[in-house]
Amino acid sequence: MESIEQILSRLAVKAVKELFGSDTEATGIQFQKTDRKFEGDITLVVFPFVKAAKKSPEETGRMIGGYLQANCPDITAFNTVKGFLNLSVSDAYWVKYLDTLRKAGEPEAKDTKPVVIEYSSPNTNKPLHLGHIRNNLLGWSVAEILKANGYTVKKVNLVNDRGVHICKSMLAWLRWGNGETPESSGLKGDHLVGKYYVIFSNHLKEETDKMLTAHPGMEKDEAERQTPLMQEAQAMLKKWEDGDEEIRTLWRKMNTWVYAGFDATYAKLGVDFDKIYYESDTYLLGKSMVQEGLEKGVLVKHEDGSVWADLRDEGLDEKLLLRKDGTSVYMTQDLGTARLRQKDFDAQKLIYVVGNEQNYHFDVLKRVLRKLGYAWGEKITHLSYGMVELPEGKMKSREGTVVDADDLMEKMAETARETGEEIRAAKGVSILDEDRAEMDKLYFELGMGALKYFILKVDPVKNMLFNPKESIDFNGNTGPFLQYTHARIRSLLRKSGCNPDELIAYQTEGLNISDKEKSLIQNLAAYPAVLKQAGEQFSPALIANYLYDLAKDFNGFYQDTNVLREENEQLKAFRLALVQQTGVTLKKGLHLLGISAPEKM
RNA sequence: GGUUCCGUAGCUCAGUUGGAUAGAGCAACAGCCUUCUAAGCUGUGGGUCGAGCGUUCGAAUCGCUCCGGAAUCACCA
Repeated sequence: MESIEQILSRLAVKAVKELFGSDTEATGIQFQKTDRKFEGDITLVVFPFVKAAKKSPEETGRMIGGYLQANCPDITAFNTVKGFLNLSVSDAYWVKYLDTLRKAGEPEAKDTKPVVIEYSSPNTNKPLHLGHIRNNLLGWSVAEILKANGYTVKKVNLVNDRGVHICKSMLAWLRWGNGETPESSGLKGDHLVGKYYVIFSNHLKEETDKMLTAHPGMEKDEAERQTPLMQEAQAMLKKWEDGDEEIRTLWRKMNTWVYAGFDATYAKLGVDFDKIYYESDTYLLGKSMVQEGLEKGVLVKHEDGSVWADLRDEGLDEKLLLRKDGTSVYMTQDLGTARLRQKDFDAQKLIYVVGNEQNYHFDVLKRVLRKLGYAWGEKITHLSYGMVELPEGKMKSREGTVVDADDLMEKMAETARETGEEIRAAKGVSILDEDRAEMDKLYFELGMGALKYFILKVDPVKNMLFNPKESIDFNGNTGPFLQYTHARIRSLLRKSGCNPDELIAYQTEGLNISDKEKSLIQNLAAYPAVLKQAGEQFSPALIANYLYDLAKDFNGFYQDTNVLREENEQLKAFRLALVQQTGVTLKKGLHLLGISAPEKM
């Protein structure tokens, strides 16, 4: 069934041609949902035709409106305000349209090369924090949105399991750890290793201060580099790269602890991966690429032996690719990983979900790949997102202001429980012992719903603010509001006596429906367009804000319509179908955000 | 200093390829639970869309110039 917009676009082109003798494209006809304040369902903007009509905007609108009404039986009335032609569409159209919406299938799978999306990319020296949460939620959600748009998607993680930062934790553990393990300490593995990273940092600071008092006037960075502790960490990294067995064994042991910790956090967050890359497996490939580049003469070697990409003629600087001691840097590893990934998947697009602090890094990465002659480097898209800030500014591990991912998730579930129990107490509902486990699950899902929605509803490019003291809300424009609306819809369907999962049949003729119902149908119809746009812009925020509008619109409808008590059986069936379709759309959308859609709450 | 991004109500955020009197939530105030879930609904107050200039029938949206904030320009990752 053609949508009313399609029909009217076609007719409007003819109208403009016949009335004013001017040619237009159907795509040039703009429609919008009629503003609540005016009479009508959809609005045609007539300003573009005023010139050709040589009439006032109102008169132009009236003429087009008259033409449309005469030629389209579904237009029952129209009015013009300034250059806006408000059209009323027949009840019959909306009633039928909902029916086609419900029966519409999913977008067809595109038979193309996969889209590879990297997200999370943790370092193995400390546990995940709030910034990682934004990253993980974004990456997972964008992957699901792309899938829903018909793409084949591969989710990958790149673990930064090597580098001087890991050596710092290892060193501190050797020196001050007394053989502590996750089992002996009761700490999650990633937290345990993170603890030693902090211990290292504290000792490093002490030594740096000492160095500075001993050598007044020395640069702080230089002082830090010269501390015995830092020298040792660097030496350890060199040993690691040389394959020293003792170091490698310790490294494997501590990484195993960390992975167990990460897995638990990922499971709680509800994110997963199709493939995990480790930098320890790819940095050598990166080094060999640099070697090739050197042989081809596109990279340069300095006198001290370090290797660089010279990007000065492109308006950038020189970029280090290998240190003078021959060890690799971040960029070197990323070159290798990118190449390996391209080989593994032959992707049509390589998406990297990485914070905007690394915009420059990805700019350089693409340029270096180009320099090295890898055409597929152009497929790389950096999905850059803004920082999560605290009221006092950026999170700083040294100042202990980092919001830990595990702590935050636990706190969310607790707050959900407190809120829920308050509500239940107010309603006088008691919880039976046998419901206890179910309630635990629900409160966890609501806590996560609140957290996920809070983060995903914000446009990814923007920095966002998180205030731990005013913990995330459960009322208003929130995840739990959407979850609540879904639960209420499902409950309503169950109580109506119909199978909530079976398509409710209704007669498509002879029903009178309200403006709220028409508005709701229009909102539901917009879902595919929103989904498409969210896929193009990599923006779960579009889905989130759409769902809120939808749920709010539904609540308005639900509030003043006694669906279950309607006496006209056919009208009741139609309304239930509308309720059902809202529930289906809500659930689909919530899934894209990784938010559960509870049956009851 | 160079480059990139951001600036909308007291606070947190929406605002579609440029369209009507710029919208939500939180916070404040006033109503609505003997009837389908009140984590809800309805209403009130709250705005120089950072500033200015330009393009346009029409600008929060596009362009230019400023102002403010952030990130980055590391032999860290």
